[in-house]
Amino acid sequence: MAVNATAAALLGLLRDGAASGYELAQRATAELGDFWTVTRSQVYRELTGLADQGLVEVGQTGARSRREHRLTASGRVAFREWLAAEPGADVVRIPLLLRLAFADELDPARLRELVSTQRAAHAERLARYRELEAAALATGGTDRDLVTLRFGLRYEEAVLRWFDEELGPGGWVSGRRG
Amino acid sequence: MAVNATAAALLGLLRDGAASGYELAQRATAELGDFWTVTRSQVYRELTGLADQGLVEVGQTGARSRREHRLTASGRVAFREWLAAEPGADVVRIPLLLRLAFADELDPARLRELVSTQRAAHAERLARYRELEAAALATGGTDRDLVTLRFGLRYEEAVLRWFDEELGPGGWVSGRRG
DNA sequence: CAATGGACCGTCCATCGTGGACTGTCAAGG
DNA sequence: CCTTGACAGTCCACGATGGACGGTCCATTG
Repeated sequence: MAVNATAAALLGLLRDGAASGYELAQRATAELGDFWTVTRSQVYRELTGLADQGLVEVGQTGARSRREHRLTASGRVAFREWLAAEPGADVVRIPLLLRLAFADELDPARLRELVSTQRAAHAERLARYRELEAAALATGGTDRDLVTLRFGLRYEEAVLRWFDEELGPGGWVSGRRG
Repeated sequence: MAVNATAAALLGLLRDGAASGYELAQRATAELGDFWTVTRSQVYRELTGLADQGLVEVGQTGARSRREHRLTASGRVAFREWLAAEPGADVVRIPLLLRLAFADELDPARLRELVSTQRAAHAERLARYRELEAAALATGGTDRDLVTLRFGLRYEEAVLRWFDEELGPGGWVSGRRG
């Protein structure tokens, strides 16, 4: 019973208790959000497949068409199988870099604008992560709980450093050098 | 004439001269590869759309079914428009983090294995980037040419630091804590 | 009390992205 | 001459994204 990463993630989330598709989409956003996005459409499609394979059990339709999904025994097995499988490669797509690669044809003022907007977005994210880290530490979070968050922290720190070194004052975006 | 990022990238690549779809796919891999992947299927699909909109001109079919694509005047305009538009958000998908988020159900030995394999892959990438940087500097590359490469460098450096701080000896993957 | 806005729940669709299988053509070298 | 491999394009299945849409239930507030 091989499942793809997104389906496996749903199985993983279902360990915390049965849930509707809607609820699973929310859990996914809350718990995986920044390093593994899952859309609502995605959730329902995968859930259908998982049900077909008997990896989740679907309950009766309740109020507001709610259908509760429960992890089955074979679902748990499939989840563990996936967990031990080799993870795929990272996917990183940076629209700003694409523009920078072609920036020779872009008005310098507009370029500076784009850069500063993007930088601000990253700064905001970093601030958010720092708050989350502080909150987690305050409530006794372990390193184990913080690994993924720390990845985000390191990432945003690195990106900001890159902005300042390459695109900041003295960098080619603000003039002077070639 | 609004175009998506991938189509725009093709227009950008076509500034370097007319090309077949095959050739464009190669240019894309060589010049954008690591921060904006474009597959062959993608290239042909987008090229069809661009031709329909008159943004590229398709020449006669030559040897080996080769069809040369040329950037048109309106194609150039569309490219500039896209260039000045607001870039979308970064997409970052890290399969390893997904596993770490669920790692409580994974055999610790297997976990260490996964982590070390992934770390090695990143180390290799970093080494490659460093070589590219040295080569670029040696042949008189400007900061402008290096911006995107430097992004990759900062990224890989940060990721490796993260590996060593969070998952290395003393981190929860190798035992002791958490 | 009524109504109304907002959370909840699911469906559908268009478009984009990825990778592999497949067919065929031409050129170069053994 | 003939085989290998780069060149060139097609097709398909699947995964991912985001928006539009339809409906239901509940709490607040007018």
